[in-house]
Amino acid sequence: MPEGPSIILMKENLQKFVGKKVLEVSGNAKFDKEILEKKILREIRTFGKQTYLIFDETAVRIHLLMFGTYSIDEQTKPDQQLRLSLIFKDGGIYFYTCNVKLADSEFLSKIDWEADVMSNAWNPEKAEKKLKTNPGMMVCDALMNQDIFSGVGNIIKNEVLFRIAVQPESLIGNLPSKKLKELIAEARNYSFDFLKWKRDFVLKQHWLVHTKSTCPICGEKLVKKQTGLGKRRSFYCEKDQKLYQ
DNA sequence: TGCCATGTTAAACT
DNA sequence: GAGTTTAACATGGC
Repeated sequence: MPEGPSIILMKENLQKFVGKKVLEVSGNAKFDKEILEKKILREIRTFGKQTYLIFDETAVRIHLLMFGTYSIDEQTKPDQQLRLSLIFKDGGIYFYTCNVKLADSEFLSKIDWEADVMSNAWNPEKAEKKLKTNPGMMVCDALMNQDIFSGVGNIIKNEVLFRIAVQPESLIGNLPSKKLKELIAEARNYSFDFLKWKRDFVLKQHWLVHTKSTCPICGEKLVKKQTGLGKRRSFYCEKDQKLYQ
């Protein structure tokens, strides 16, 4: 579920509750849930993999982490797994196994919305500046860095690096300027392809390297390796993706 | 059955 | 204290 584009889809699905009053709150989330009762859901905002349900004096921050899910109008999992539910007059929202907490307006004001690859506010020049201050960072870590490419996850990382023919362990500082710009452009481009394919339930069939075993260009066996500080799996072709080291 | 994974944070180390 | 590593969370698919 939870890379940036999937969160955009979640926001779309929850949109029908905006402007509606919360009648009932439950779930095992550890905060005072009563304060949400009778409040009107004013807006839903996303930042990368995070979702904010904005109310008048407070906001709820939802992060699905690795396994989080949600359902609309019907509770589809047992109470034990229900982290938070908001019941409205005509239905409700149910979040399961995710991270939920309250966020105040000060917290929201500190978010760098221009770092969100899915946002209209996305600022590629700013991303370039951030990258240039980290020349020793591996490209695989850079793409996964939520302060630079908020919303990018491991799948997007692998597919972007294949598209721009760069080996995941390449160092940011060693990429030619043109490649660095491609990296930034494709992080956003691929995220929107991801969104389109996910919407049509055809995402997986468009994966070129992620979880794959052979290179779609040359047919050689792909390398599967834990890379970078995050030690997340990378799938790449040694022939078709250049290592800038 | 056991392992692993679209993620992040906090604790426990050095 | 800084920097690094490990553990924890928790579920579904293979």
